[in-house]
Amino acid sequence: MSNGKVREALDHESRLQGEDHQSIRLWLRLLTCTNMIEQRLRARLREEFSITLPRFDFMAQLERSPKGLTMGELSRRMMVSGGNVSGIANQLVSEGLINRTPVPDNRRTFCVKLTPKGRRRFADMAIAHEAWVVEMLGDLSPHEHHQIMALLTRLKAGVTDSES
Amino acid sequence: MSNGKVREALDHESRLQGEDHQSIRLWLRLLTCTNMIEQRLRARLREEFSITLPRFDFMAQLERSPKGLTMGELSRRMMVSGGNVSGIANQLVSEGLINRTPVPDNRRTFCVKLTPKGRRRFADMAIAHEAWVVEMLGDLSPHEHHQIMALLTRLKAGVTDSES
DNA sequence: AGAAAACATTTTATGTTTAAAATGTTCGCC
DNA sequence: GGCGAACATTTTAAACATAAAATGTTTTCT
Repeated sequence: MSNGKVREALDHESRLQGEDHQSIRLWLRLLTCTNMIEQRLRARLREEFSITLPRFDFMAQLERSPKGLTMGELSRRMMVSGGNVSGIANQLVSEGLINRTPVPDNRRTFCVKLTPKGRRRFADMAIAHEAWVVEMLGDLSPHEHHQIMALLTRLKAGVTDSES
Repeated sequence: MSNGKVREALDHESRLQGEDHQSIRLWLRLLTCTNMIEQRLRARLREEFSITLPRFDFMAQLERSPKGLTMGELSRRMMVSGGNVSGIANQLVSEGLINRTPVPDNRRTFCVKLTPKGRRRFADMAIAHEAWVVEMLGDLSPHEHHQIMALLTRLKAGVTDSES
């Protein structure tokens, strides 16, 4: 191997450590934080309520929109594929936690809502869920909360813009 | 329903909006940002290199540890289950990108390494991957990068501490 | 009105991920 | 030396996720 080759390798390294590598590091840190929280929430939901995180998220979306949502809207908000929400919805219907009612003036879509039973069930879980999140994130001061939210807003905007 | 009950509900609401709800909002924002980036990377890796994100991550871990890693260590670093790395490893072995060599003094473990072919393949992908991440996160100034890294470090520490 | 495009959802096939059980290995302790 | 706990990995079964095709509905254009 020539010295030229070695030099090239070193330059590559230093460029990485300079500026670009920062982005990778930030991305990996973001991923680690999210995974840590997600896995802990997943485990607790399973232990305490025998429910999976996707099902909980599905119900949470409905709780936030008491008028109901269409399958497509749920797919967009949960950022998963349409086939996926379809399967999760089937399970929640069979458990009696949600219902699908036809929309009068558009027979392509369904309006999905929590049943009273689903609302009660979700209320219990939401309290515990919120406590877990607060426990994990509560170390940060209100100021830090505000700061990181603002930065994540910037980050999100940048990612959205980079869409070709 | 009594007025007491209504008051209770309202107090619950206002408490939520005060302090605790901030944590939920932060968590959801974190999740959204991570999902956006993750899905875009996943799609691009599939389009350009016909590889899945988990397989890429697996190879990235090995690239960073040229001496090789055990399955358990990979599982911990990737924050996925043991059965998962087992399946991914099988696929990468069958493609000739990694190899599993027995460790002389501990027959329970394997030492997993990239093959020369795997190293070459990964090098190509890593360059593109890094460019995509820089493209998505490059909007943030170096100062913002530094700030958000510091805050995520704090956040991560808080999550780790909240472990009972 | 009728054909074609766009839409909303479900179905299908394939692959990923997890938790838990099963298998085989090492270590500590008597 | 041998028994049992702890360990590292693989296997298994169920849930989750995606892309692509299929189904049925609405809109648009002529």
